[in-house]
Amino acid sequence: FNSLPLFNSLLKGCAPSWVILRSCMQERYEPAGIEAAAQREWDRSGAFAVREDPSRPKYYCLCMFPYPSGHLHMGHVRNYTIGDVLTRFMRMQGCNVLQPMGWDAFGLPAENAAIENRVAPARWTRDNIAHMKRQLQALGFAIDWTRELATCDPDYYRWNQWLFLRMLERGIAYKTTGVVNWDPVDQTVLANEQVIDGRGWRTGAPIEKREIPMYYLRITGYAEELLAALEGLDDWPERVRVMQSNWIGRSEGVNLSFPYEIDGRQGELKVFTTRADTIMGVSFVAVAAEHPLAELAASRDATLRAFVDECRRGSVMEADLATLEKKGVPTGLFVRHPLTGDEIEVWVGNYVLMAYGEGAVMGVPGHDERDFAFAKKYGLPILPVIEVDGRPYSTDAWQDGYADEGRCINSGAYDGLEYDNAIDAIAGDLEKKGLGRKQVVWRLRDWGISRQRYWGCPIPIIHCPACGDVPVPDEQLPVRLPEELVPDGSGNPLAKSPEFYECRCPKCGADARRETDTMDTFVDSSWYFFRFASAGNDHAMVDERAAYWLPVDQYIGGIEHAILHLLYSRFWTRVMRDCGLTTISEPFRRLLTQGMVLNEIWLRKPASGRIAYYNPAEVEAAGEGERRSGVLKSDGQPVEYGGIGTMSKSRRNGVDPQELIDRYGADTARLFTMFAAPPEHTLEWSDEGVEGAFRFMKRLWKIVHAHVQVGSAGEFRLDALEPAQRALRRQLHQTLAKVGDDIGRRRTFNTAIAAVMELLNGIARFDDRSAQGRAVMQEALDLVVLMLSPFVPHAAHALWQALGHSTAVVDERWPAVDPAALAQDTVEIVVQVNGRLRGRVQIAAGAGEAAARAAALADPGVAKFVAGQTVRKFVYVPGKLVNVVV
RNA sequence: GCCCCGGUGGCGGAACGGGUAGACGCUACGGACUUAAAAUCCGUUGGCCGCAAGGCCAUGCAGGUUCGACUCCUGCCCGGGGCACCA
Repeated sequence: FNSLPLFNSLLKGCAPSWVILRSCMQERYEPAGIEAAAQREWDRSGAFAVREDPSRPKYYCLCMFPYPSGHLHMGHVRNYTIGDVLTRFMRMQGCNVLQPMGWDAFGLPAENAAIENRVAPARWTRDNIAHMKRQLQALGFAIDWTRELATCDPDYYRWNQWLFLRMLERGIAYKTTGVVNWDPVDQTVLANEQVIDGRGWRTGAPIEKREIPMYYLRITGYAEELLAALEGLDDWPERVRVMQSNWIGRSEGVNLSFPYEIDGRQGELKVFTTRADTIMGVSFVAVAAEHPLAELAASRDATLRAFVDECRRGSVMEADLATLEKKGVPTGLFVRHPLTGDEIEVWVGNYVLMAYGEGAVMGVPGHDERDFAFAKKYGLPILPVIEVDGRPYSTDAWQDGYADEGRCINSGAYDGLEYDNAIDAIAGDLEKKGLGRKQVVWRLRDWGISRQRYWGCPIPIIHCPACGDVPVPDEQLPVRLPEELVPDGSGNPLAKSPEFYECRCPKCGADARRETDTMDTFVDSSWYFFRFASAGNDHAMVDERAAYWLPVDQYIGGIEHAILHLLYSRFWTRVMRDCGLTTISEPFRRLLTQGMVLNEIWLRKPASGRIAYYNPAEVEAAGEGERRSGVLKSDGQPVEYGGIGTMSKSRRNGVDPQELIDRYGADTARLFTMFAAPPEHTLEWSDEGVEGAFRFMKRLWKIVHAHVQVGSAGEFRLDALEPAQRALRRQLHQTLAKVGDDIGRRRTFNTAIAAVMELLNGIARFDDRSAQGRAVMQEALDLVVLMLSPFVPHAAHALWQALGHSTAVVDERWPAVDPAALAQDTVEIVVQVNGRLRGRVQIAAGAGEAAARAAALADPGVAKFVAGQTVRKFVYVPGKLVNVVV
């Protein structure tokens, strides 16, 4: 060993053994020291701070930024490790890679924490950010922290306000009324999450619906484009495109009117239908409880009044409405069929949505399952008007196929017409009468962004008694959110804070009231990826740096964001485009939707008040499936099993990655997370298996240590390799090709790691101390360290140096596959008889069918099954398999 | 309820364009080393039949297409995500 460090350490009073360990590669794998040293090195060299550089291909790798809940959970670790592996891999491919990080810092949990702990949301949020940032740094992610942002910073949210004002100018933002959940006890608006079984989560009071003024963004104006552009998103998962497409929900149909005369006043009841071909089968129309006709009828009928009021209670959630028992009450009002003039009764139906279409539907019991059930329940006529392939129809019970397209019957002039022709004819006749025409409608609704909450971005509007709603002038932006308020659960603190809402009208100077609603937090997350590329600009929302980095080349985040966040971001980007802020339309070129990390849910439901959740680590559990049960460790009392669900703060079923890092180090945590499942799969958490990843790290360390102990290795001579040496090199380069493909194309990190594990098993068996053998070994270990460096960068950093390299592994290029190493003389092919595996034979690489056939039939295991039978067919898949059909 | 996805050994998963089902890892069991334990190393590990050679069954369930199906088609069951104010 080196005697100088020994001397120095003796001077400082350290034990000599310490010196021996430090003066060469440590024998033991001790991640804590290794990881701290690598991170110090990256910090010192500023390895991950990047600048625009037109000379290199750029690569913008982005993970969905976290909500600063307080602690990292395994979903974060999974998400950011995927991003980091790709960041480091693309860097090794020679790209200029940007991987930024920020905080989705506004939102409800901060207000809940404030209510619980009497601490201001700003303080709580910033403390959480500081803590989570340390946790992220401990995981060694290659993040450019110089671009960090938090959406609660006025420097950020002022641009929400600025663009909102541009949208107002362009008519994209507008004001109208919207329905919210109202807690009558707390006198406050509740989020859907805060409504449990129709009651307020804190008060237990039955929730009412309330209509209040709100600001909306006209996303429907972009519906056509948002739908059409899905076609071009080739590198998005198919399922996400399908979900978005269904969400936007274009349907072509007919808008038609049922004329009426009520109390001597003429009117038209409008409905939309995609099945105008069934119009002769209409036996009732149903309207939503909020529909003007329902209101009119309720004003003179107590039963109806009670029913309409009942419909107006309960939650506003579509899932609740859709699972409701379908109920209806007749209004006693009649409208006229637009073609026949027959009288048709108007019903109020609790299943009709005011927000979709016209808030009214025509009831065709013969060909709509829901209408059928409704007609059966209330004794309304069921008229079959479509015949499919001559199939019989019975009104006794609904049958599959009744809703299929077919040929009109019992439809007068339309009899015999097929679906398309029938609709054309009917729409034509309706148009002649001025009672309808073909129309495209969208399921997509405009985006309501007003929230009656404190911890969000203020909407920059001033309400003046004289001038009305006046936009805050640009030079007065940002409208700053006061940061010291502490909500108490009743109403919005901003609305109780005169310091905030008292102001002067920018137009006339009179006393006025500032808008106290804040924006939906989805606004904040709809454009943050632009801001990372324009960090620090005080004068503009985005600048020319964004033009260099955008669009995001790879976006990674949870599948739970497949619709809302991704759709809002696509919309917002187009608005920015139309305002001249960018030239791109699609913000995310390639999307990876990471599966959720699930864990068990344990809870107690008290007789009243909110449900209490318990972390699985606090529960002693037993049994499987239906019989799963548990008791709380702290009090020994039973807790209810709530099944498997996403790890979430509200359900308290997260796993703390810190424990993992403290015990095994960041590299093991990263390696295990990537190895446990393919990134798109949901992952049911289990502590088992982490140990295996750690074992692999120790094994790798030990093998490199044993190799470098012997001294440096030379170069091998390709033409003088022994068969075992050639075999190892073949496996090495096959693995290299596979790992590059698995990471770069397939994004299957689990199989990449499995391949390296298999290779390391081969390396461990390779016991060759010759100069040639050691040279092959050196190549193998060099490549293994390079291949693993995106996954376990800290250990790779140390091992690369131990293998004798003076460069930092983080600056190395991804190695090239040596084609010479892959060459093979013979290949093994599988022989099937009648599709069943009966043997394997070696044949020359590139052999023809005749040679394969001869070899296959000569195999004794095969011959046994062919003997005495006629070969009817022979299938040959070159290089892979033959199938003898007898 | 509607839209989307998934279901393979005791467990996580592999099989990439229809071509060897179970790679890799975990668990369990057996063995080596040790006074002992831990760690490490070696071996076995889908089910059934068989002394063995080997054979049969098997990818949620029921069918279908094909020389050949985890993979494609039809119907069903179960689990997960989303449903517009959790993020």
